[in-house]
This record gives sequence, C-alpha cells and structure tokens, in this order.
Amino acid sequence: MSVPINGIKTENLVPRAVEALRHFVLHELTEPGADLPSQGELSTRLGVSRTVVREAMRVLETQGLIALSQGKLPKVMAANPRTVINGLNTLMQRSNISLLDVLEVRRPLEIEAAVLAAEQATDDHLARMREANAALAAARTIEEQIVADMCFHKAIADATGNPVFGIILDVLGQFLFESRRTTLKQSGAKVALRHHELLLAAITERDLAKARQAAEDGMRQTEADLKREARQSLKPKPSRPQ
Amino acid sequence: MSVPINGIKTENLVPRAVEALRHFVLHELTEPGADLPSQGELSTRLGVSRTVVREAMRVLETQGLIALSQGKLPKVMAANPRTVINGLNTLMQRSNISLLDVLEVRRPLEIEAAVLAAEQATDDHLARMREANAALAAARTIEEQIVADMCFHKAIADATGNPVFGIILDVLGQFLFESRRTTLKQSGAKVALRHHELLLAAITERDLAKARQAAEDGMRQTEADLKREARQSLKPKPSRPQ
DNA sequence: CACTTATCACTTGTCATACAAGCATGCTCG
DNA sequence: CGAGCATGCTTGTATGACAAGTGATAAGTG
Repeated sequence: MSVPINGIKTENLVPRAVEALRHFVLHELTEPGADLPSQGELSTRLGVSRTVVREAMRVLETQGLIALSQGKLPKVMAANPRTVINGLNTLMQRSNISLLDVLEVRRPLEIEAAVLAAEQATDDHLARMREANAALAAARTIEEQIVADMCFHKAIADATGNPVFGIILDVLGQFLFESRRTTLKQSGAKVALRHHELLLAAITERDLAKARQAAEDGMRQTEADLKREARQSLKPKPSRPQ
Repeated sequence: MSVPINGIKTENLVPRAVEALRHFVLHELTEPGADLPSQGELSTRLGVSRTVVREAMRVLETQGLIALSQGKLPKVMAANPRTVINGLNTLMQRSNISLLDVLEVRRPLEIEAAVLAAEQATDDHLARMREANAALAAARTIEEQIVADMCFHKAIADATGNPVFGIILDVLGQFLFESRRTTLKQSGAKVALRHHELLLAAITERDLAKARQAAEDGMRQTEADLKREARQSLKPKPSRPQ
C-alpha cells in the first residue's frame, strides 16, 4: 500500500485509485464504522493528488461502501441494499413501465414470499405482521394505511429469510406506492385488512397451500382495483369541464 | 438552469450539483448518446467550481447515467443493468446473500414468465427461442453455452410483453451466470437443452400448465446443481493433491 | 470541584489556477 | 486529392489556498 499505483499507464488514475481503495475497504477494513485514513494521507500513500483521492472516494460513497462527512474521517459503511434498490429504481424509471407491469411481476413474488414465510416465519416476524395489521385497522388517513400496508408486506419479505425478496419487493413496492393509494381508495382498508388476516392466519398455521391462496387472492384484488381505476381514468365523465 | 443552485445553505454543494445534473440527464437529455455541456460550462451555469462539477459527474458515472472519457464531452448513457448487477455483486460479497437466495427469487419469476410467454409469445419470439436453442445445441465452449442459454431466457422474458420481467430477470440472470457457471458445468448443456425444448414446445402449443411445469422443472434442476456444487466446494476431496 | 468556553490541530469542502493529454476540425503542403 | 500537422476545444491531474466542521485539550468561571 505504500507503493504508488503501478501498472501500465493506459488507465486513468481515478479508476486505479478506486480499485485500490475498494480493495482496502473490502479486504482490510471490513469492520463497519472503522475509519479510513485521511485524504491527505491516502494521497501521499497512493502517490496521487488529493483531487484523485476525493473523486475515488465519491465513487465508493456512491457505491455505498464508505460515508463522507465534513470534518470527520471517512467511515466504512455496513453492507446495505440501498444502492441496489436505488439503481434498480432509476433503471425502471428510465424504461417506460406501467403499474400493471410492475404488479404482474410482484404477484408471483408475493405469493412465493408468502409460502416461504409460512415455512420459516419466526414469532418476531409474526408479531410484526400483527402489529402492522393493527396499525392498518386503526389508521385514519390513507397515508397511514399505506404505511401500515407496506409494513405488513415488508414483514413477510423479511420472514422469508431471503434478503433478495426484500430488495426486489422494495423496489417494486416503491413503484406501487401510488397504486396502493388507489387500492385502498377503491376497495378500502377493510378489504385489505381481511386479506391480510387470512394470510397472517395461514402463515401462523404454517399452511403453505392456504398462504399461497391468500396471497394470490390479495394480489388479484389489487390488480382488479388498479385495472378498474385505469378504465375510469381513461373514460372520465365527458360532461365535466376542466 | 442558469441560476446558481439556490436553497438552504445546509447541504454541501456536490449533492446539490448531483441532483441538478441528474434532473438534467433524466428529464431533459433523455436520449442516450446525447452530449452534456462541458464541465467548464456547467461550472459557470451552476455557479460552482469545476471541482464540484467533476465530483458530481463521477457520481452520475458510477450510477451509470453518463460516460466520461478524456477529450470528449460527457455522454448520456442508455439505461443499463450493469451498475445494479455490480451493486448486487458487492452486496452479496459483503452480506450473507447466497446464490441460492438469488435463485429462490428467480424461480417464481421464470415460472410466471413462462406462463405469460405461453399466452402471448409472437412468432418472432418463438423464432428467437428456437434460434437460441439451436445455438445451445451447437455450442462447443462453456461461454457459448452460457450466451445461448441467456438468449433463450431473454426471449422468454421479452415474450411476456412486460419489460419489468426483462429488467429483473436480466439482473438476476446475469448475476447468477457471472457468479458461477455451475449449471452448465454440472448437468451439461444436454440437460439444459432438453428443458428448453420442453418449455419451448409448451409455449408454442400455448399450453399454460405445461409451460409452468417445464419452467419449474428447469429451475429445480438449476437449484439442485447449485446445491450439489455448494456441497462439493464445502467438502473437497481430501485425498487429491492440488 | 464541576461545568462551560476558548483554542488548537486536525479533518473535509470548495475554489482558482495551471498544465498535461486526448480529440476533432480544418488547414497547409506535398 | 490526400496525409499530416496545427489549433482550439475538451477532460485529467496537480497544487496551493482558504472556509468550515469536528474533537480534544486547556483555560476560565461559577
């Protein structure tokens, strides 16, 4: 680490500094919260200017590996799906995607998640689901209902024990944020609550088939609401002036 | 855009410049390949130094939104799953996400995609699948087999008519194949080919149930291979010298 | 003594400037 | 007409300077 970054001169300095720092963070300072050396020190250690070190650090920060804040040394960050979620999010924003498309993908995932949750949910997960359902029942505004709804589904995703479900469903869920608004407006929280309770019961009883069925019914309901709303917005009452 | 970045002074300049550039790229220069203004011009337009502009651009580059290269103007990049895949990659290295986790999410998606493809595939899609299968049969190296396999699955994803399947499965699929080329090594291309042909037949006949079954079998095979390999790598033959 | 405050040595954040290196266009010269 | 060069653009890197934030220590205060 004390040698300047050697190698063929073809590549620019920043990518090489990124590689060096990346290796440093990933293989030597793996503990989250650990401090990196200061920019000045890294600058001399790598044999490049502070400008290069700063740009490299920006890259690592964007990748979620380190955290920068003025006056303090750069810190190693814990592994976190945030950047993956954000990346997937912008990727989807840049393609033209309809809510129904998102829902079509979400459906099999929620169903599978429900089955896995029924297999593996711990008491803690079950408690979170019950809590979210209670919050849904008690919610007075649509916003509160949405939050409670998302908590319920997040608990299920976590209960699968597979973080990838959380990542993907989180992305899709963010997209469906508006759609949940419609769902809860169309069918109301009562219907959602009934679906949740059926699903929760199935998971609690470890009844895989019932969990699958309950999740499927819930998704079908959401989809139906969304389609109904799409039709309505396509045919607004023609007599009403803007 | 001609006004300096106003607002409350609490936030540092780079994040605000990132936001400005991000908005610029996403909502005004959406066409891939378009040139951004030079760093100098952006510097004066945003009322910040070139240093800040450069660091902001480094962020956008890391997010895969723009491409930088010396001497040329920064270019808007087409939407590309690359950064997401890389992010998932490092996330997997740092947390305890396993390949099986990724596969567990991929399975229900591939199954659903197969069903939807059986419903909606056009002749064009069917032709692409046949072509990919022919390539898989003719492939001599593992690399060729992987490419052919991915083409087949991409064709199915596209045949759903739902771009979200393409995006998600692209990320998961690329990720799986880059991580390990296990499947084709373990079962060999012949087994994969047989699964593909069953699936292709089902889709061609528009037989939804058969398509679901075929996709499920294929996934199960992949999963089994991966598990077998995981066991093997855990227990390397102790008698064989390296 | 306990507590607040000033100071100091560090850090990162931003700027201006300078120059090297890559690129594209057009111009000159063969 | 075409090859090669000159030029004016761009990005890449280095440097020095200063503002601003942070943490610890020393000084002052009740």
